Amino acid sequence: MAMKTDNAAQTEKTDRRVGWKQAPDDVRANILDTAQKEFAENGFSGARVDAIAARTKTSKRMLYYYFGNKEQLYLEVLRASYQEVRTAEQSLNLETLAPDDAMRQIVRFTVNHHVANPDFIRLVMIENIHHGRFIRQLNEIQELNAGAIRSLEKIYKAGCAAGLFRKDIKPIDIHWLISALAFFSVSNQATFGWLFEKYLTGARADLADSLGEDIVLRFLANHG
Amino acid sequence: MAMKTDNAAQTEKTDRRVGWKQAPDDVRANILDTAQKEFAENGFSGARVDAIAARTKTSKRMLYYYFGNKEQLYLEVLRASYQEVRTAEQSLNLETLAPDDAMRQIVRFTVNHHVANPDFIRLVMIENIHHGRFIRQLNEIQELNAGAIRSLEKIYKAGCAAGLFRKDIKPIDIHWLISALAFFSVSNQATFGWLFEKYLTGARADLADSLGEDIVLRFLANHG
Amino acid sequence: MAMKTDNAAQTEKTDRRVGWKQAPDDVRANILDTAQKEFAENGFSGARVDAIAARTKTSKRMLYYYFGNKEQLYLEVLRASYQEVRTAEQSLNLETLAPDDAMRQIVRFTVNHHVANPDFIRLVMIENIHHGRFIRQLNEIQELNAGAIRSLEKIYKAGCAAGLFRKDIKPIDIHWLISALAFFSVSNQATFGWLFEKYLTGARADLADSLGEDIVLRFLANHG
Amino acid sequence: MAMKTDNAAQTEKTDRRVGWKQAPDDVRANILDTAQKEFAENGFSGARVDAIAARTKTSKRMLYYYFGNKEQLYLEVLRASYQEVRTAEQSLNLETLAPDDAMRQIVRFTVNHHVANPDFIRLVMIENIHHGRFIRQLNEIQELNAGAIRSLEKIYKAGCAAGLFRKDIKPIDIHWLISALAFFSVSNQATFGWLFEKYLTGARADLADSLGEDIVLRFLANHG
DNA sequence: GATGAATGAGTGTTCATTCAT
DNA sequence: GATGAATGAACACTCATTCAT
Repeated sequence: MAMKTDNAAQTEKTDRRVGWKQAPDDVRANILDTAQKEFAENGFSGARVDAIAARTKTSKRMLYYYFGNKEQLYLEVLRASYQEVRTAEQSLNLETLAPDDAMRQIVRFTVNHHVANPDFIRLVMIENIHHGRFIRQLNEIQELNAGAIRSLEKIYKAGCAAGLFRKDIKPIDIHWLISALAFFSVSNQATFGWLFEKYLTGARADLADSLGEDIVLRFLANHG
Repeated sequence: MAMKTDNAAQTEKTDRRVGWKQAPDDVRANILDTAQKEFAENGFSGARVDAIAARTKTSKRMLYYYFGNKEQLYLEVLRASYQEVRTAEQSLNLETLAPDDAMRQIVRFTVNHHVANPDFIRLVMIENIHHGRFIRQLNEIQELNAGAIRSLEKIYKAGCAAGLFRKDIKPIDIHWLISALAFFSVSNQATFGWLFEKYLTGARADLADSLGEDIVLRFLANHG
Repeated sequence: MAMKTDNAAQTEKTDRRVGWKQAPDDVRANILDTAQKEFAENGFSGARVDAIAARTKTSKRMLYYYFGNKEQLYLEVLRASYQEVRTAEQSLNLETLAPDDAMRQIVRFTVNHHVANPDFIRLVMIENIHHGRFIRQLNEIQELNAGAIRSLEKIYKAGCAAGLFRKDIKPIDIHWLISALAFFSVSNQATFGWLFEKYLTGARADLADSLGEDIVLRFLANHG
Repeated sequence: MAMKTDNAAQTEKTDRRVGWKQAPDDVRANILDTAQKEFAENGFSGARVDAIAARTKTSKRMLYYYFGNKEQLYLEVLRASYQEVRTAEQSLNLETLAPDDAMRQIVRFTVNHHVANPDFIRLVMIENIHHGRFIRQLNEIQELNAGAIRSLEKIYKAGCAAGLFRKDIKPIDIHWLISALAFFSVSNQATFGWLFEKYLTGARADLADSLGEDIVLRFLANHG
């Protein structure tokens, strides 16, 4: 709890954007929340500033007062969305688990998280459609993600030491695989689900869940 | 093979738009080509009809004459893009290969194709952002994709019979995995590449290439 | 029959417009018929040349070939519509009737005709909205209508001579009254019918029918 | 009377557009006024939003800001036009007059009003060309018009009681007759005036004025 | 801080008309 | 005579953004 408060305080500090007024927390959170939905649903160009303002507790004028313009608002939404994922990731307590169980746990968490946060997935898709033009302006995000790799590396090395995992893999590739599986299961649900609906039973995500663990563990397994 | 070629040719002829004037082949192809770039680059709402028209041999007016409106044009672009992938896929001659080599070949082809056709990947992302609202209007695409599954199933069964593959897997899941890996390596290159640039050497896609084969084969492998 | 043929032949002769090709009778009639519906339904600016052409047996090009442009086509439609009314009017054989019966007959005919030809009424409304700008170009229409007044005058004078009608009325005013009643009952049906629907039983036109005769005869009646 | 004034005032306040921003009174009146002219002159499809905006104190953008779209603007014009007529009608003080004089007064007022407000007549014609599609959306107009009938009925009954009027007439028919005469004299002036110009002396409306009273009174007269 | 009013540059779409064959 | 293809000028409508108060 104390830690959480600290994080929040820290966030608040680093969060002050240059040139624009800092909104009171609740107003700001309300705007960001509404904007996230609009941007995630319609993309950057498809999103309407009016639509965001209309669903907000405050007025359109305030939106500009606090965030400057549409692009800055989008940037803040993106930043907040990434921060939320990594923060959640860090709350996982994997250190007491066996390496293979820890790995399974990470896969399960990632899939579950993505499934539970389709708006985040959509924002990442949107970013990629924009060639990452916006995310490149958010330096702290890079550092944030480095933590995920370090954490994974620790588990991987423990698994290698225990003879559970093969030794020729780079941690980034494990992360890449987990990301691909978890991401794709949400990002492409609409097209994949429809194109192959007669082959699919139940929601695609559920399937990908256990499937994902299986795929990752077999990829890592050391067949001495 | 001869039959397949015939089918393809026939499809090309009968597959034309209903309700709108038939454009001469070169004008039509020119418009579709230009439109694909614009839609892939900017999404449906971000794409500008004016921009498409400007880069075309004909005028904006003609664009409406042949395609009716922005949405119909987008639909044709989507249809053509999907058709191109599956048509290319069918040109693979896998029947003379050993099941595991055939499988590797499919992975390699899929990754290469996606890497070579980022606009297609972008269009699929865009479709997913629109919850597949447009693709649902293209029924023939569904059937087109069923062929990919049947082809994969044949190889998988041969691999099982040869004792190479484990027997508890559904062909759709193999397809799902290959799609996820190939797709993600292109779709998320901008964000993943930037977030983890210090961990990555060379283009992400190259890595994913051999990595993809490895992941798929280990997933399928039968460890007696 | 012979007379009708004669009329048709005459029509054909006077009908040749300046500067534009004469269409074969059936094609011309087909175009005019279709155009009348479109113009009557949508007005001059609301009518679509494409819509007319689409519902015609021939193509849009032919429409321009025969009629020159939208305005000329409208003019021909207007001319044909007026001609049809007056032609029908002339087929009435009133000379054997008593003056008051003849007058009733005229009212009845006019109302019935207008009710049966709402498209004509609509075209006249449209003309009035255009301040009669088009009809002013059709000189022969003026002469056509003079006949109606002369015919009415004959009956009126006979009625006066017979002591049935008061003597201080101008024939044009009788014509005006009959026109007003018959016209209004059709032209304003939509608004009047809706504004006073709870006061009206049955179709307005039926009511106006007998009502019309009553109004006109009382207006003319000579109360010794 | 006091109550009526109150109602009118209240109506004015509560009668405003739903769903669209409330325009300051002068801007709103200015737009409606300009729009009325354009719509009356050119019909719904013929009217140009640009033309309206150009003649307004504000911009085209504001027109959309306040009225939403062309159709809504047209509806407001229609509503305002009808309201104006009936409001004027209610200002007539007929209760002190003899029934036949009151009736003459109504005819005279109606004709004069229509002659003085040709734009209103044109809007009603336009409505009828549209089959009353727009007016059907203005429910309060129906109630507004019921008042006219009730007022007429009172006078008619008084006339019957006084032995001046015949007793077999429905008030709606009197209203219909007056409307037909007054309306037609304005609505069809262009066509009627031109077709019969050599029979007409002076403006048609002047003629119809006294003529109208004569027609109505003779229709009502009780020839004991 | 907060609100309604205002704006210019665009955005998809349509229309009557004409041209090449 | 007849057809499909082509066109430019409009047309209704929208959007992110700013101003006056």
